[in-house]
Amino acid sequence: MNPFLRKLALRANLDDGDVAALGAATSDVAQVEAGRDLVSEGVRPDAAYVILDGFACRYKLVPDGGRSILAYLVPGDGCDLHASLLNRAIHSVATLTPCTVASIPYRTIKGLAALRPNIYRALWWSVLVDEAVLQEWLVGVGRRSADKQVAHIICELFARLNAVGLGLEPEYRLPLAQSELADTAGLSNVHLSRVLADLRRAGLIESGRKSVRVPNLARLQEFSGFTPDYLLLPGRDPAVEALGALPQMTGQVRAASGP
Amino acid sequence: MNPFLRKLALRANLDDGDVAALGAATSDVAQVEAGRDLVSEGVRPDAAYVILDGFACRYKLVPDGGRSILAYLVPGDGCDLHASLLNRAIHSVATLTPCTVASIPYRTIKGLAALRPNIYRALWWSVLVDEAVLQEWLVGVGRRSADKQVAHIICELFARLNAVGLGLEPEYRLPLAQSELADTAGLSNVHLSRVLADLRRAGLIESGRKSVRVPNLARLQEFSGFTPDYLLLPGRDPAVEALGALPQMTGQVRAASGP
DNA sequence: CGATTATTTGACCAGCTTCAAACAGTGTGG
DNA sequence: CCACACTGTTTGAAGCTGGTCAAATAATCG
Repeated sequence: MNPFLRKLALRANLDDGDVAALGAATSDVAQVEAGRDLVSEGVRPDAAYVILDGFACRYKLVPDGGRSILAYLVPGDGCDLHASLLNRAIHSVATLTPCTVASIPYRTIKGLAALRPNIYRALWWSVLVDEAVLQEWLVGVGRRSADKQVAHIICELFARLNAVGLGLEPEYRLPLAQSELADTAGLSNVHLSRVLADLRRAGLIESGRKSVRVPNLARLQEFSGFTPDYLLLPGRDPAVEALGALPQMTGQVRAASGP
Repeated sequence: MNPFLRKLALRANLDDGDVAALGAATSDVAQVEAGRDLVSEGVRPDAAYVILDGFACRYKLVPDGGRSILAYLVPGDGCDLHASLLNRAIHSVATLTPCTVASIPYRTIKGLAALRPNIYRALWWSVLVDEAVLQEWLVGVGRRSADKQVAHIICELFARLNAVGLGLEPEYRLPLAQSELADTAGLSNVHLSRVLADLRRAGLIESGRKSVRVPNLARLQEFSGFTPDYLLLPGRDPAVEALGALPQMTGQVRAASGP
């Protein structure tokens, strides 16, 4: 069971047919080296991608040459499965580490969406989560101090990794470079280095070249004020309705896909 | 034809039945005074709302008492039509001016979505636009100077108003207070006042109490580097696929609603 | 008119950026 | 295996941007 399946299973009950269909859809797998664009802003991608292993990010370049990271993609995350509507990517996606990537032709997504209401629901759910994460980042950049914001981002990544059963063992490490965190938090590399030094001094993290380790996640969460509510994770999260009540906007699709 | 219809018509071809159904759905109209919450974070709303006249915003309160504005809602915009999945609002929505608001019970939305594929598609499209706008704001807060960022936000609002045929006549005025722009841009009220003074001195805007006027939109766009690409407006925007190609993820829904 | 809300202005300071240089790992070719 | 280049991180110094505090001004409302 790959991380993509595990992620979708958080949002909807997948039956054997769903699992088989998703397994087939993600069977076209490739290794991609670190630092490669999977999708380039302005270009029409020919397929959607799902990260099965490694880290990637969505980003935009700004006129002065800077980069703004809009989201991290961890194993299980897809890039723009829903954006098949668009003619042209409105942001780029790049690998941050070597990645195992499955590519899924748009027509396969279309087929899954039409025939597999559970999958369909889970995909749209993940769009809502993406939006909630963006909102939280916007709050962070605007209103949190640099150290708390960086800590918050790190906590969020661990919460998301945890949700797909990754990232916690053996040593709570993220393979992120400082320049990546800087482009996420809207800080300069130099200042981000100082912020990490402060967090290190406070014993909240350990960091090295392209690596951030969290010896005590609970302490970092407390420091940053992180709560996982907005990630809409099931079970632990009171915002999420019981799964049985989900089909609201898709009732007719379910009926249509019946025998 | 109300602004909600006009907005949805940007995304999909609405037939007579669609228009009639939307008209009926938005017939429960109320006047709401300025500064009232339509939706409160943490509370389950009992209906979705559509702004027919006036300005509103989505916001979150942060622990230190500050407010972070996450989106502006202009006539035609709905608040969280898609969020009927959630048990509990993850942000609040408040009116900024007196508003005319239609409330739509969730089951009506469900019905429209199931029976009216054109409407369904248009609603999801607007979710993608919301996400694109959030991304652009995140870039702005992180990487744009205060004056350009504020100018960019103003340009965006005019572009969105323009798309539903509003806001340009008679005098290119927005009813925004400085504290609202400050909470959007992540700036203090004091500094925002100085930023507006700079823009005023440069002849790019005129501003008064709860009012920002733009005498020459093209100049402000040039100053801020604004391009409307990310708003995914049809026609003028090469990112948007021909409407006929839209049904991708909803093909089965269309079939289900047929005769 | 007085009370309230919105905006402006000034003074001072903190946080962050920029520039510049040093430093430390990592990989590469001789 | 070492020398060299390269990338990523650290550190210092100087300066700008924007925050905070405080008070003045202006518009709106009752």
